Amino acid sequence: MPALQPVRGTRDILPEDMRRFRQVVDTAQDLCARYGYREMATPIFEFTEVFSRPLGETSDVVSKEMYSFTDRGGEQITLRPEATAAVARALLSQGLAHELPLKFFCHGPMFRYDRPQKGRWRQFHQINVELLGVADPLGDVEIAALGWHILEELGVRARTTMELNTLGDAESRQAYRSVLVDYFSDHRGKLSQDSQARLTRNPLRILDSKDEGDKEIAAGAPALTAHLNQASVDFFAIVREGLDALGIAYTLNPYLVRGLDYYSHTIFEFTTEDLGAQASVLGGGRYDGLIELLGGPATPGVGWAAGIERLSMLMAAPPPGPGPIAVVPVGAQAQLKALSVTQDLRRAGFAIELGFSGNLKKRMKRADKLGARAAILMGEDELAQNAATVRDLESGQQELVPLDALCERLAKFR
RNA sequence: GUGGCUGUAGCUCAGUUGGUCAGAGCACCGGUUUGUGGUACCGGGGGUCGUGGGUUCAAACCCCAUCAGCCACCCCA
Repeated sequence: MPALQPVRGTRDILPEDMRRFRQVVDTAQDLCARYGYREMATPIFEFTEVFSRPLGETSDVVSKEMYSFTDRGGEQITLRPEATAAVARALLSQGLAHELPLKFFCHGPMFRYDRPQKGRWRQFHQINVELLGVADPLGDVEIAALGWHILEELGVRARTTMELNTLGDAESRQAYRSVLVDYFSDHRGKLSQDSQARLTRNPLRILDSKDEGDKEIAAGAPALTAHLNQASVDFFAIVREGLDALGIAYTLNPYLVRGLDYYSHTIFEFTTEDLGAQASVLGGGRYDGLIELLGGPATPGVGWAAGIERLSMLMAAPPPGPGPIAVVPVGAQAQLKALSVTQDLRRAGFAIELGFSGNLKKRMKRADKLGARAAILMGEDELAQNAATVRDLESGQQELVPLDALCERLAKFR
């Protein structure tokens, strides 16, 4: 252990940050429920195959970003770099392929051995939604609408742009891929180093290159739209009609490509300019071939993932909840009584702070720092009358309240 | 994995060409007020100047390495 510091690319989430984090998850969960997406969870590690097969051996994630290790039993294990493949595996493991369609929501940590940067960590957190067993393009529309809705509810939608594209079905994608490889191979010498590597790994990515030279060459590349078969064209038309009908604005980006092999048809990404190089906030699409790649029956699927940290960075912190009520015993004799009063009030639903030590002054300071709205003072005088002094910390007014009337009198501070 | 910038108290930062340079504000703790918080005043604790080497009579300040952060590439959430 080099020092008392978190492992590179990981971080602690302290209560102040956790409020945003919580807000993202709670909002997503609430809206997902409205759309019929039920929460589930998969383990955070799987057999390496679960990811390497569907994502593609040549994908960046599999070839260089996975946290993999051999466990004590000799199994090849990988900390999940994404959720979709794991959810698909769960579908097969649990025999759920007979209960389609299914709608799932899940959230949790993901792991990728990337170089850390603003908005990019080695352990990060995502919310995910998956719609399984629906081949209809209206499924794509619902999935996108859910993402849009969540961003809207979090107050960040206006800071994003929805980019949309289609890769066509497997047949169209294969055809286009070979045309593209032919075209770029003719210009191989003029391509950037990165793009020359992409030529074999993921030629579609060259279209999305930021290199100026690549951009020029890409501009002359054959367009995907010309190589879509009729079924793919029709499919995409319905997706767009659906989005239009819902008033969901998007920008068609023919160069939008996703890094994972399993995508087909609709792909989309909500991007922002406010997170530096990490533009993508929420991204996904259709993955009709994924389940088959894992050895299951041909099963259509659509879904997306969104980065909780990235969303957190874009949104305003939710307002803090109401402060607690502080119980303040005065003198040793009042300790036990204060303890039991505290417990009674907590059982009655109040948020109560009872300090562990300190004199009256220290306890009052502490109560103030915690944002307490009221203090309940209990000393000899109060004990003698079986009562407590309730002080409103905002107005400074206080009054003697019999213990059995405490709950009633505190109602306004709840 | 590649390139660039940065690294001084919990936080935000000062620190002049290497020679009382280890500081400020905020935060924290205590006191003024031994049954009463927020304000004010007074006082206090806390840093082997990221780490390890080197140069020098002398290094927070120069050199090298390493770790970490940031920015970009790459990739994606």
